[in-house]
Parts: sequence; C-alpha cells; structure tokens
Amino acid sequence: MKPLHDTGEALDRLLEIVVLLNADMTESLAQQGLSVPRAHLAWVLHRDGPVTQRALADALDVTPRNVTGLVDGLVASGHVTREAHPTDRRATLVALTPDGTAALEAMAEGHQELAATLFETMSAPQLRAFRDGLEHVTQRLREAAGS
Amino acid sequence: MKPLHDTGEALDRLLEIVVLLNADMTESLAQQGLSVPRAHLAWVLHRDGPVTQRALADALDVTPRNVTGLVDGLVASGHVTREAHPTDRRATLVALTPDGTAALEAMAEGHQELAATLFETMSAPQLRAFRDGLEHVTQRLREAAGS
DNA sequence: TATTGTTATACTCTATAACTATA
DNA sequence: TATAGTTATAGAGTATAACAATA
Repeated sequence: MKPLHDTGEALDRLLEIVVLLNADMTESLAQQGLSVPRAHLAWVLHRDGPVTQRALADALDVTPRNVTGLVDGLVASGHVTREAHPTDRRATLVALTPDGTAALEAMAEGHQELAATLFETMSAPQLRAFRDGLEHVTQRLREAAGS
Repeated sequence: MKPLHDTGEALDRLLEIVVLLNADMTESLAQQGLSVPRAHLAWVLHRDGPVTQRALADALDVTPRNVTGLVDGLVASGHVTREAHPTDRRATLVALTPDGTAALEAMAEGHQELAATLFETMSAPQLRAFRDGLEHVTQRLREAAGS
C-alpha cells in the first residue's frame, strides 16, 4: 500500500501537464489560423478524406448545428470547402483545400517536433516505463468513463 | 537514438489522457454545479481565502471583465458572495459560501478518489518511474513555453 | 417517415474599449 | 492620475428546437 500522498502528487503533475499541453497546442494551432475544435475537425478530414457534416458530428461527438458553425469558420479561413454530395442531395461533403492540407501537414510536423522535445532526452528504458505508465492510466480512465 | 515512432506514440497516449481527463473533470464538476473555469476560481478562493476580483483576474490570467462574469455565475449558483472591501470602497471581496466550501471539499475528495483510481494498481517502482517521467515532461514543456 | 443541414435562440467563456466610482 | 469593477460590444464554441429539402 503506497501513501495517498504519492498518488495525489502524480495526479497533480499530470494535471499540470494537461494545462501546459493545452496552452502549447492552442498557441501552435493559432499559427495555422486554427482553433482546437477546428483543428480537430480538420484532422478528421485529413484522416478520413471528404465526409458529410453528419459524419463529422458523429466523429467529433457534437451536434450537427455545431458542425455547421465550425465548417463555416473553416470555409471562411480557406481551410475547407463544401461540395455537393454525388448521390445524396441533402448532404454536403466537406473537403480540405490545399491550404488546409498544408496546415495539417504543418500540424503533423509540429506534433513530431513536440514529441521529440518532450521525450528525446529520456533514456530508452525511462521512455518505456513512462509509456507503460501512460497506458496504465489510459486504461483506468477508460474504465472510469465507461462506468 | 530511439525511433521517432516511440516518442510519437508516447505523445499520442499523453494527448488521449488529456482528452479523457478533461471529460472526467468536466462531468465530475457538473455534479457540483460547476464548470471548469468557475471551479478554478473557486479553488483559488479555497486556497487564498476571500480576495478581490482584481486578484482573481491575476491568479486566473484572465481579464477583469471575465472575472465579473464568472463571479456573477457563482453568485447565482450560490457558491460565492460579493462583500464590501473593508478599506477600499472600489474593490469587492469574493468569498466562498458554506455551499461553495462544501462543493470544494467534494472536489478535493473526488480528486483523491481519482488519484487512487489511476495509480492504486501501479506498483510502487512503476509509480516512481512514471512520476519521474511526468516531471521530465513538465520540465520540457515549461522550457518550450518560456521560449 | 427518417435524415441532412439549416435558421432561430440561448448560454458560457473569452476579449477590448469606454466609463464610473474611488484612491 | 491610477485603479477596481462595471456596461457595451463582439466572437467562438456549445446546446435544443423547429423547419426545409430530400431520401
């Protein structure tokens, strides 16, 4: 049985990382003219290719109305376009523009740089242990969310 | 030199934890009738005792206007009160109500339970290694933020 | 009838700027 | 003159509900 103190301290450190990581991401995305929710949407497009707004609403777990707003913003900033669905005239397909794709690639590069910044100076065994810890925590959080 | 793959995977896991932790906190705070920003403000009051809105704006790193809105909400929900400042008639002191204090104590308890849920099943050495990793990452993030 | 996306409305969090009361 | 907090205004992100067009 480990002291409660130790688990509390670990959680506090983890929460501080949440704050710092959020700030880092927000600032880095701003350089691509993206907010976190818009970047999330764009990232789904990058992963899945052009999809309907309905599919985006499901993927992002937000309402269709919310997707309308996010896509409006991304159209205005030139990151995506709305296109006619080839077979379903109710639906619209949202697709990345070349600028949007470029922003996503810059995001991916920044992601890789951040990973290097955070973990490059860890020894291989330390990184392995840390990654195991992360997996452990993820499991517990998933279980807690399910219940 | 470790493979880039490994650092990228560690970052991805960390980001997933950020998302899960955010969802968990948001839901748990909602049970106390609190949002994340309002809980943050209330937590400062719990730590520092009654303070002016100006001090809250500095502590939360938001504008005074924003504090007005957050305090309005917390007054409406019964978590805090506005009181006259004893010497400076421009200023108002924001203080936790008994209900607010109770909510904060429930928060602290939930925090401790979460820490137990996440780390109780880790071996002591594993927890130590993980905590070292968290500290390492925090350092790197702080340096990145400073630059 | 069911589904897609919109308009209408509203709430929270955030910001800047102008203003009031007080120091 | 400077400071504390407000009103005025704006924009992003979120939600529900009602509705139009289409399946």
